[in-house]
Formats: sequence, structure tokens, C-alpha cells
Amino acid sequence: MARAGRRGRGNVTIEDVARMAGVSAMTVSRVINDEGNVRDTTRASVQEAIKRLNYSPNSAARSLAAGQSVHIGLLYANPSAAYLSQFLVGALEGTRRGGCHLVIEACESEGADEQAEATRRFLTTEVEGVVLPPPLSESQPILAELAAAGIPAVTVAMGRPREDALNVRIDDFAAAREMTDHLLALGHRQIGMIKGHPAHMASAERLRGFRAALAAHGLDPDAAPVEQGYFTFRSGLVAAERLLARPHRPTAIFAGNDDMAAAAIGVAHRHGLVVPDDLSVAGYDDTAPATTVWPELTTVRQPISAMAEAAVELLLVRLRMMRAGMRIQAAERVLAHELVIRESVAAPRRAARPRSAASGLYAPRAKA
Amino acid sequence: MARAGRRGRGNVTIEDVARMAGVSAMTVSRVINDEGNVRDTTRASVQEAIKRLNYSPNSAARSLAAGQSVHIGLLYANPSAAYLSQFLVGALEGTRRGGCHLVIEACESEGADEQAEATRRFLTTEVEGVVLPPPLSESQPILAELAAAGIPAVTVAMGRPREDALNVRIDDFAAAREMTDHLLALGHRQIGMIKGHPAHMASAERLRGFRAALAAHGLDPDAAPVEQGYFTFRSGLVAAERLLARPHRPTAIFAGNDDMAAAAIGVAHRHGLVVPDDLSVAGYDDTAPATTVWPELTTVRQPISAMAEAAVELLLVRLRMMRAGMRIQAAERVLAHELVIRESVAAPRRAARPRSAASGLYAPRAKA
DNA sequence: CTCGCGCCTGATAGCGCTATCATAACCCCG
DNA sequence: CGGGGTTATGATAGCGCTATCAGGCGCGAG
Repeated sequence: MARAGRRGRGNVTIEDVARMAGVSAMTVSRVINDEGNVRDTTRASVQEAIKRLNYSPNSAARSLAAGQSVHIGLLYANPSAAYLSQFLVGALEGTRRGGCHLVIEACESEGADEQAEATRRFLTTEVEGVVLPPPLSESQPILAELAAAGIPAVTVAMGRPREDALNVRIDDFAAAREMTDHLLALGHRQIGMIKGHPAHMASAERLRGFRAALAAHGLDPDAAPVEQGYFTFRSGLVAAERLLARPHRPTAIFAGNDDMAAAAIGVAHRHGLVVPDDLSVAGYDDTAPATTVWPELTTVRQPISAMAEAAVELLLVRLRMMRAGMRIQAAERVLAHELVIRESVAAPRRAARPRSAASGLYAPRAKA
Repeated sequence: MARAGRRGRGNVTIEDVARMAGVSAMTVSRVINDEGNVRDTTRASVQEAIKRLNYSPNSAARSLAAGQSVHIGLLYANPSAAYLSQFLVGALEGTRRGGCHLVIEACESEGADEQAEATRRFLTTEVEGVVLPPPLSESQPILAELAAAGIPAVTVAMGRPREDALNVRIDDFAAAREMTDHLLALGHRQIGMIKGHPAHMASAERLRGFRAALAAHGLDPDAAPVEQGYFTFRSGLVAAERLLARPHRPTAIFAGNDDMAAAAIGVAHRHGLVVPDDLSVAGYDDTAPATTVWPELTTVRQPISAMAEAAVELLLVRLRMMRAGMRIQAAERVLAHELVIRESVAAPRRAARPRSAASGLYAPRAKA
């Protein structure tokens, strides 16, 4: 470990960059902080020097000089543990790159008052911005409390962000449509859906995508069997039982998340159905249960880490804007999702009869 | 947000403390860094002032002045997601309090070469110490690579730490013995154990505790049915099947972790056994599966977050010692565990009563 | 042509802490 | 009781960066 003198590692400093670009350190500082009032040519030559020297600012010095060491809060509530750990990994990468700290706190309660109080307690820890992964991203008490304190928040996977809000999400509508298309392409015509938690906006988006795909294939989306779930394994059991008890048993079930999909597989097994031969099951999220169950789940992967990192980045940009007194406005980042094809989905056992009206649960609809 | 001038928040600085204690800032610095060469009376008055002013050092200034911003590495490999997220929460709290940064990295491979290489790659990121949660805490290639680079490491839940090593753990022997005692006290005499992964030293400790409890109750520990598991759900299925196929079917199964215990419950249900009436099942760790399955698991809780926090703390102390050129020696922290009594364990029923599967694999009982 | 008002840039002075060295206090022994 | 060696404390000078303000420059209005 070369730790020469008091100098950190052989690090390049802002002075080195300034010298190389032929400007003052202050100008370099302005460039790296994206402040206005720097001529374009100057900015360019500074950036050139930064690149050439492979300079990266010392975050300790930065927070010391700026008189504010940035702490970003992360408030979470019993999400799936798999989701949380991936989220933390991403958030941590984001804060590391942004040179700030992450303070995390649990908020287990679902009561509005408790949530508001947890938020207030959290705010006393001097966080300057908050990241809210689901399901807290939908919590009005928390959002209200943060707004009242003037602390900016980024919501993640919030279906319907508010005015001037920050949000990171995937396109749930498109993802659900793609998965449904996948099932339809394999020949399924009787597809049941287990909806997610009603308080979670993304649930509605997924249902919308499901229905849109059906409609696009000439099926009546309103005739599709849909049962309410609440993202828990147990709610999935109940919903799957109901779906399989229907007169026209679905050949495929699309669940609003992996836990409920895993439950559907369990129910299928209990009914003596072979997955995927007798029943295809598709999940959503690609979390741990997806690969724990057998057969492994075909599901939709959300780039959870990347979303968390994007959230932190968005928040840091916002904080800088606020500090500079710039006008703020809504910002949203939509990241790419991915269909993960595993073993829980296959063509229905009886040879697909795509155009036979009688085979379908859904009455074919007159093309609009 | 009172952000007066450039001053952070109305923060007390080292100068304030120095003035109050009637010494120089340098002396205060010495006290808070636990350096020698400070008279006891001086130290006391400084500490008094620190407490009175509720002073806490500014970590940004600290790392800037010290010319080294501490980065602590966390290398993990596919642990249970639940374990990892709890671990991260604790580690983060530790780094926050220690005023340092956490850099985390995954090391998925189990090959020795890949692990060594991942470690080397990790070391280029300038981490000054590494925390190793299980199962990596048992990885010789990684430990060797770190030792070669002169980077101190803290292992967590390592059964048999090396010379001059740092380790944080719970007393697996005592915990397993307590759980077994609990089963024995309820009247169980035929208790089967599913061992954990053989590469994990803690597995052996848990088995030892199990046997010690049996012996203390006058039972022959070598006659107890024991099957090998590997901490995975699937390995638990196999092991549980074997235990239940034995001529003298156990009335209780103690699994080396929660995943395998959950598997044992599944197998029991398949055999038409009611848990806990016909078969008691105990787990270990108190991770997510413990409360996901029905009935919920009686298990041993490890204070995962606290262990991670302790690991970071231990590492920071070691780093400071190294920097000060002090002699280093082994250090271990043993944290308290806790028996969590839920519904999967009860007194054995006199006559094992087989039940039909139709009574409901998952059907929850009327909950009080 | 000159004044004034933008825009861009740089000099200076810290942010809170610690490394370094100098100094002061002390102690042990001959 | 005075020298040589400790041990305890303090003064000073930065660590790398940014806030602040003063100045320079260009350009349109008076």
C-alpha cells in the first residue's frame, strides 16, 4: 500500500487538473459540479484534462468544504428479503459513486400514524433525501411527511408518481403484455391472472398489460379469470385454488409476483397437475422463490440493483439542483425489463387449437 | 434546516471541546482516537466535555486530514437473500458509525481459483479491510489471498478461526443444545437431525450441541438419526424423506437451518403428517422461510445485523491498531442468540395418527 | 465614447481534523 | 541536584475542495 506521506494514494487533485487545463481550481470545481457560467471552450478543456488524468474528486474534501456531508435515507418495509438485498446492493453502489452515505431504516408498521412517526424519527437523523422502495413508495403518510419537511424523495416502482416527484420504474404494462404474449404464442387461450396488492399501482399496470395482450389477440379481456392476491405466498394459495376451481380451468396462470406464482405451483401439485404440462405458471420479479421452487419459474426480471442505483443518482441530482436554487420538476427513469424463460411455462398439453372458438374460455370478440 | 453560513449544522467542533476542557484540539484528537500519551486526568476532563457537548467527530474532516478515507469491503456469495439483507443493514450501520464506506461485491463462484481472482479484483478497489459473511468466511482461497495482500479480514460465523484472526459468531454449540433441550423437555425421545453443509464449521458445532443435549438426558447420541443436508431447501427434502423412512420414525426433526426445516415440513405434509401434532420441526437462523411456511417455525435466532455491525467495528479497531503499528492478536466476539418459539414444535402425540392429505396441505388453522 | 451591467474567472479563506515537530513537564538515577 | 531520557501537550501547517467576493472582459444603452 503506497501511502506516501500524508497524501492519500498517488491521487490527482483538483490542482493538477487546473494546471493541466490552464485554469484555476475554482473553474475545475465549477465544471465538475455542473454549475453554469463557464464558457464552453473552457469547460471542454477542463473535461479533457479530467479524462487525461483520470481524476476523480475526493469526496471527503468535498463534503468538508461544502459543509454538508450528504446522507441519503432508505426507508423500507418488509419487502421480500431478496428484493431488499438486491436493492441495497444497488443503492450502495450509487452512494459510493456519488460520494455520499446511506442510512437505512425499517418501517414495519402499516398504520398511517406509525409510518408518519417513523418518517419523522428518520428525519432527525439528518438525511437530506430519501429513497423509497416499494411498498413504501405508495405510502401517502410517508410522502406527505417528507413533503412537509421539504425533503425530496425518490420513489421506486411507483405506479403513478405525483407532481414534481422523482420516480424510477420499469414499464410494468409492457412487461405484463409481453409475458401474456408469450403465453398466447405458446397456444394458451385460458389464462388466469392473480392480481397483486391493490394498493400497489404497479399491480394495476400489470393487469392492464395482461388485458391489452388478450385484446390484441382478439380475446375478451373482461372474460379472463382474475383473482385478487396480495403479493404473499398465502394469498397466492387462495387465489390459485379459486382459479383452478373454475368451470373452465385455465391452462396457464400469470401471477403478479413470484411468491404467488410459487403458491400456484404448490396448489397445482396438490391437484395432481404437472407443471408445466397441465398448467403453465408465470411469475413476476425474478426473486429468490423463482429459482427455489420446482420447476423454476418463467418470470419477468426487474433490474432491481440498477433501479436502486438510478434512484440514488436521481436524488443526488435533485439535491444539487435544490442547493443551487434551480427550479425543480418531475423526473422519471424507466429501466429495461427482461423476460426470463425457465421451465414453468410450456405449450398446453392438448395440441393448441388456436382458432377454435369452442376451446376457449373467452368468447372471441368482434374485432374493433 | 438550519444551515448557517458554511457551517454544517450547528455542530460542535473539536475546538469547542478543547476550549471547554481547557486543552488544545490536538489533545482532544488524541483522546477520541484512543492514542496513548495522555494523562488520565486530562483524558477524563476531555471525555467529560465531549459528553457535555454531545460532540461527535466529523468523519469527512477526519478522513481528509488523515489522508485515507477508509473503505471496508464486503464479499458475499449466494447466502440466503434474507440473511444478506439483514447483514447489510448491520454492516451499514457499523460503517456509518465508524465514518467509513462500505464497498460490496458478489463472488458467486465456488471454485478456488475464481474466488482467489475475485478477491484480487476486489483488492484493486482500495479496500483496507474485508468482512466475510458465511459461507465465504470458510473459504481458504479467499482468506489466503487476503493474508497475502496484508488486508485484515473479519469472518462471521466461522466455526474455527485461525491464528490472529478476527471473528464474530454466536455460540452454535449452546444454541443447538438449548433447542434440543427444548424438544426433550416436551417429551420427544426420537429426535432426528438434518446436518448443515459439511464445509461450514458451524454445522459441526450444531451437531455437537445436539448430541451433547441427548447425552445429558441419558440418551445415546450415536443412536440418534442424523442425515446430511447442504443448507438448501432441496437437500432438506431428501434428508427429511430419509429420516421419515426410518423404522423408528422420529417425532421431531431439528434442521440445521430454516430452509431445510421448511423442506421437512413439506415432506411431512406429503406423508400426511400434521405438524406439530405428528411431527415437530425446529429450524435454525430465523430467516424469512421461518415465517413463510405454515406452521411457522420454532427456530434459533441469530442477531445477524448485530453480528455484521460487530464485525465492522472489530475491523475498524484492527485497522487503527495496524496503522498505529501496535501488535495485533486474535479477537473474537460471541453474540447472544435466542430461541424463538413458534408453532412448529409441540409435545409428541402418544400414538402417531396418519392423516389424509385431503385435510389440507396448507389449510391454515383458524387463527386466534 | 463612456457608463453600467451582465458573464466568466481567479484569489483568498476557510471547512474540521490530524501529522509533525517543538516544547514543556516529569522522572529516574548516579 | 543536574543531566539524559522519557512522557504529555501545544503550535503550526496542511489534507482537497468550495463559498465568497473581487475583478476583468465584452457589449448594448445613453
